[in-house]
Amino acid sequence: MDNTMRKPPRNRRKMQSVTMSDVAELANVSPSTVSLFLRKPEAVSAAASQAISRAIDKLNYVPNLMAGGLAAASSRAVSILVPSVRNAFFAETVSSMQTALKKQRLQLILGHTEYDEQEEEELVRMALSWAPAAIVLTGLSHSAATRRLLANVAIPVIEIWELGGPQIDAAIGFHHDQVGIAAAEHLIRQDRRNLLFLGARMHQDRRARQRCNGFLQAAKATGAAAKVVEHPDTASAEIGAMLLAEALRLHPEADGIACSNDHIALGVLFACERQKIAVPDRLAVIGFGDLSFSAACNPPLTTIRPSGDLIGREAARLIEEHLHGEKADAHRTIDTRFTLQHRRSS
Amino acid sequence: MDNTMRKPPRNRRKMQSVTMSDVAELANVSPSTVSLFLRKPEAVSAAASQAISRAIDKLNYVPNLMAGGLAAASSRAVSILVPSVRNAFFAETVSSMQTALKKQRLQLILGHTEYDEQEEEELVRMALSWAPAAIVLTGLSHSAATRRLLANVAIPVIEIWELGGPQIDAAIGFHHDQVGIAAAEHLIRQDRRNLLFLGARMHQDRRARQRCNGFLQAAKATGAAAKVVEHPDTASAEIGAMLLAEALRLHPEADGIACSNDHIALGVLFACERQKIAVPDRLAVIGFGDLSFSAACNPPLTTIRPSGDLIGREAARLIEEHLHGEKADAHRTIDTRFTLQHRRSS
DNA sequence: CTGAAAGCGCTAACAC
DNA sequence: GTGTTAGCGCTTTCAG
Repeated sequence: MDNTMRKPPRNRRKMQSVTMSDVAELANVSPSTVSLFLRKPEAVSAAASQAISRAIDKLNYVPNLMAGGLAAASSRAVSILVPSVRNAFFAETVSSMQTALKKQRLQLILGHTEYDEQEEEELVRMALSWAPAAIVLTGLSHSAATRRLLANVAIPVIEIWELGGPQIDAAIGFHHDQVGIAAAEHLIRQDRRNLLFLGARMHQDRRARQRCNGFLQAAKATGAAAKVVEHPDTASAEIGAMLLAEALRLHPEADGIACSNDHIALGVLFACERQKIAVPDRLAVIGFGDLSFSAACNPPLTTIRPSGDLIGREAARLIEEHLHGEKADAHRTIDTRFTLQHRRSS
Repeated sequence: MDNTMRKPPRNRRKMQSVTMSDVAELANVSPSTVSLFLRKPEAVSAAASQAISRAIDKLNYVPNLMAGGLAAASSRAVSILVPSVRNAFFAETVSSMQTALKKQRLQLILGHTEYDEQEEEELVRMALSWAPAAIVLTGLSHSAATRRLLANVAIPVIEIWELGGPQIDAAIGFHHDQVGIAAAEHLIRQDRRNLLFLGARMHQDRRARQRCNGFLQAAKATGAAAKVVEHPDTASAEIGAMLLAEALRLHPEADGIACSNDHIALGVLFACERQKIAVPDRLAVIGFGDLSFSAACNPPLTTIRPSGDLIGREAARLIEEHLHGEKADAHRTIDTRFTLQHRRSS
């Protein structure tokens, strides 16, 4: 066989104008030194470091994370799957997590499940194709296939915004039934005995349902009456107002209302104002979320404030620890709790 | 030289349990056929297709996008950089874009600039390391280095939520000064002559400033008086209420108020209610955003509704076209416009 | 329609 | 502290 007769190499389009080798060449070191410098600058001599820095600047080198991730068998990406970032709760978590992860040069890959386990499963599959450094899911409820996909991965799997069920790996959040209990107990402390829970989209939003269940259970425990009125659509002030109208039609004796979140509660306050229903004298109102308007409305809304921000930061911390090799005990659970903001609506 | 004396291969930890070769082996075809099947199923014979499908299912194969991206010189990721996803406007765009991109199996990599060009520059650098299929930025204002980084990339660069300045490549959004003009003209049509603009965070939020400028300019053009009262913090109902109080102290003659967004306007409505200021009789109020509460509050808020959703969908469409090779004319501009929602606050 | 082969740009043993 | 080397898992010519 005649090797000298080999055809010339084929044409491949280049992906990147300037590669690590270019930097190495200009800096007069080997590529692996450049690589080392980029990952552990302190392990490289001052002279080499300087030459490399200069070369990087001069060439405007941007490392290729795909190549790096492929070689290192793990990428600088973290996948986060939430129902929707339109929901202020998850937006807060995503935002705070992002801020915390930036310090570790990790990037967030975002996915929206729309409260659909099938959708989530597909997204988990796509997420895994990125060989992410960690994967973050919302809630504890997933399809069997999702669980199977995640059962044996070597990276942290973090379930957020829900506590109190079997978890895949780590979980960070709080108990939503306790939120409902706290709301009911608060209203009962205000001498309300005819309680109402107004909920939106509870057939899909498991956690809203849990809050509702906790509420009913706590009411029953103290002998107070408690009813539920719900609407299938996404929570909004408009739906809150509609729910109040229907609720008062069905249960005119009600004197204390808890809402599945502050959007609903705001609508309730708007409707009360229009119908001259005195809050809190005639009707005490408590929400969930402590959203941006909740302290400013008329009257200021009593609400339960979750810890969306803290959830994001704790998730980032867990990922950081794992990255630094601290083999955290699996199945860790972090309860970020919630706080009752007592304002004038109750 | 004795090749038989070679050291054994080093130990490398495996990244992935099941690879394309495993699938190929089980399906009795070559890896490249599997690859082809995955990318262009119609180019593979029915028999092979079936065998491959079966093998994929059986092995639970998940393709490695890093390897794919590296080989193909471009990834299935789209970078999107927004000031913050906590802001409902950007959350909407991110969400709608994500939904649209999913059909093309593209994933969103999210970054928060926090209205900081320096931050944005760093994020653009990180974004490029992913060899994304496209990169989406907010606004038309960027650091010189950012422009330089993006000047020669081969992928679509899409600037969203702002029109009316020099753009890097494509731009999708609307003219914010026209929003301000529309607001002023609307108030003037309602016979208001002492106009006020209440703004939050306008030293950072360029687009809010543009709306303000358009407002002032239109007022001046018709001979109406127009003043600005602003607050440095992020918009919220609380700040809206504070701004109203200060505004009426400084300009008690005001009879028409435009707000930099609906959070501010909501706070204005709350404050008016507390102080028994009749809206719209004594004071007409117009906001911007048409947020979830705007149609439900007391009185329902007249506001200008942007097209955050459409922006996301159009961006996705542009990316899709590029992916399918349709060499769209560069420097494309898509005006998604806005609509005035006339309600009872004016 | 299918397969062989040559990398994409980088990391991580390992040797020096 | 630095260089050599052998891939990571996939795509993409190109030949058959």
